[in-house]
Amino acid sequence: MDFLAGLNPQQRSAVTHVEGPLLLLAGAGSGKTRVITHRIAHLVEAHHVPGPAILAVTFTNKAAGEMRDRVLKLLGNPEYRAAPLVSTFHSFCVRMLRRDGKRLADIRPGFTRQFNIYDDDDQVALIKQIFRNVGLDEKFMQYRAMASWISHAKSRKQSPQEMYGSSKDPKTSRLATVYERYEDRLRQANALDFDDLLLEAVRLLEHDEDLRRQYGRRYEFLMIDEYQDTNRSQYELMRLLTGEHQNVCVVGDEDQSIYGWRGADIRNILDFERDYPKATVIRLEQNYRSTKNILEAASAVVAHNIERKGKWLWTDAGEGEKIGLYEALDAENEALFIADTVERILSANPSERVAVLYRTNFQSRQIEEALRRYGRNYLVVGGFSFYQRAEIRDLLAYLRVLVTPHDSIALLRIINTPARGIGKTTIEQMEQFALANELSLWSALRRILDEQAFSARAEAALRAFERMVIELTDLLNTEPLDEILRRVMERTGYGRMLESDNDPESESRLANLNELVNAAAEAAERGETLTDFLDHAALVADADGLDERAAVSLLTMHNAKGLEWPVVFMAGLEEGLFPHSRSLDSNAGMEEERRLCYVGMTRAQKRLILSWARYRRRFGGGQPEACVASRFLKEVPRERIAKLREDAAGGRQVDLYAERHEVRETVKRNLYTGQTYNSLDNIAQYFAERGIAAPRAPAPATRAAAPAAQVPPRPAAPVAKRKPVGPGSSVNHPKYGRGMVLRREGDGEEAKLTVSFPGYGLKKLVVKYAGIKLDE
DNA sequence: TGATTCTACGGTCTC
DNA sequence: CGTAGAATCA
Repeated sequence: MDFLAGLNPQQRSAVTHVEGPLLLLAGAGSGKTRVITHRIAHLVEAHHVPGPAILAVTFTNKAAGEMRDRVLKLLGNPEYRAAPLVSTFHSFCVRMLRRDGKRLADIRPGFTRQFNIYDDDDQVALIKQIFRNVGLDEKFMQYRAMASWISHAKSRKQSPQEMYGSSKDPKTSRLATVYERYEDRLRQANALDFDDLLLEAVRLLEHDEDLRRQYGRRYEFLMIDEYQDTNRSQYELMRLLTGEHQNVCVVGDEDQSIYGWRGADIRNILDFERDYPKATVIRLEQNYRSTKNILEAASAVVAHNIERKGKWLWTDAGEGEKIGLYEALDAENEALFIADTVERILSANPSERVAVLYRTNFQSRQIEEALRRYGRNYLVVGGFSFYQRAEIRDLLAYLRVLVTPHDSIALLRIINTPARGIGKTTIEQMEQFALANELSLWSALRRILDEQAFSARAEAALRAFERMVIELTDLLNTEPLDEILRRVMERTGYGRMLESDNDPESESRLANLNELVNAAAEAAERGETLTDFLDHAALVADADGLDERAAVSLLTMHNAKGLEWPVVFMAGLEEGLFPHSRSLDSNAGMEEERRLCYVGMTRAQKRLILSWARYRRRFGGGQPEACVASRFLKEVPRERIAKLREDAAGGRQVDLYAERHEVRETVKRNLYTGQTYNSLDNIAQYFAERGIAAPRAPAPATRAAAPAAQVPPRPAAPVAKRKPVGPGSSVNHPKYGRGMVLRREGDGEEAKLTVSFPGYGLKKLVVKYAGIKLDE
């Protein structure tokens, strides 16, 4: 196969570059994924580099999966053993630490390769606990703020001790105290947080010279995507891996650096040529994605930045439509305008794909409400996802406790869920004891039991708990993954707890857990171990939930990075919202917002519609506040803009109350907040380790109700209305009993339902034949 | 101890 | 408006 066909000269020279450092400055839509994948294929086919000697690193699992698919396809689907490794930084580090991390114990006492991963919810739980212990609360500092403070300290490699040394005020030394305890607790639980995954991988390679050489030889060629968003440890990792050969190709665009707040260091890309003096630099400046109007508008905005290398993308494409601009009366009107326009676009062309982008997640709510008003299904990316749900986290916490009972955060989570008589006082007693004797909660529990220092009632409860954990631990070596989960649900009483109460929500929780069991079974079939499964659950990202087949996707601009749609809306272009108020006082912050704007705009292929609202309320009940149009709007050349009708959506104030009520109710019943579209596929995606080729559905069945050309009249009452059977409905089946509908394909009698029946798992049923009844 | 109600408070982006 | 934690009651 000719991997050079159809490439422009710059792309071609990037693909054919073999040895030595290469910096690829690839503008938005310039075909960089194509270049990376073709370069990998070219190395393998033309230069006979063994596949596994190539390591490509991306930012999200999703991007990695996609790239892997494309590479494998180019290579004619080689065996797994012969395939290049495509991974995220985090997964790569986890893999290294699990396989070859033994010697990290030299420099991190207590470390074993069975470590746990603490995600940010675990971090917050831990910080909360520490605050409690040292008598602080959220008034001192918000938990998340504390977490990011610690993260920054870590990325600067400042130890708590150094913090003490340099602290001048009592606040800083308190921060240092929390930081110190935080680190102690992680070590005690043999846990690593997201920062540690990278930091410890770096430390391991620095410490273990043999391993460093081994890795340097194993991966002869390294590629890094989205290089502008790498942080310090990722940079160091790159240096360590390429110490032997310098065969590194980084691809990035300084104009798309949007993760400064997360520690991304834009200097990594700006200084690449200094770090690798022999670097070849290639610029990809031809855009193949957008119309001229879109490209010029986006370029004009980002040209207002000072901190950039400077480039100007060009395109062969025609002018295309002008950028639409809509000035809404208020946020509800804006949402209605978007929904209305989406409806027009989709009724003209049902196979069109549309994205609505916004700065902050909370903006999605109103847009969801408006879309539902039109019966239009949509996919929300981000927000509250499957693996963040309480029941999922609970069950995963049980598994973590079985792996390491010293994981105190996990233990604390499940010790009294379901309620088993271990109350606040008992737990406090254990915490105090653990603190005083520097023990994990689990060790403390056992010690106190030995010393018979609990009240009789508490003691009985704790003994039963202890026995249960030990019993379940035995399963780890004998049972397959899904069976372990089932047994945990049964033995802990978690399943019974959900079955016995009549809360409609419990039913969907149960369905979620069944789903988790299914995911575990699939993982087991792929030969994954329990740790693999837990790793995966910890490392999935919101963006991984995206499904391109959705007709309408709602997501933040951050999550939209690397993606494209024919039609893109950008909502809420107001000073203080976008650019966000937190970035108004610093130049660097403002430039990052502007880059984000550039990223958002360049997602659009054919049509870009910007909107803002003159009034928006900050809290649900408060008064609407007057807004000023975003400065970014003024930075778009006037002649590229077409103002859209002022009176869209009837120009009248519309009360979305009824819809809002209904959305809330559905959301409560539904499995995945907002994700009314193909939620099942999402879960499969969350847990699929490798990018299995999802079957390409033809036209997405995203329509829930007949399209309305006009704003439909407001429903009289939000309740007591006959709803079509769809996700969230509960149905009755003659054989399987009651079950929850997860997905519907098709309409009426022909509709095919995917239903989760407690005890039977998932069934696909056709309404007409199955004889199921809708449950009220 | 556990379930329920009340109240105060507050909102970037995320591997 | 939604949530977390406090306060209250069974």
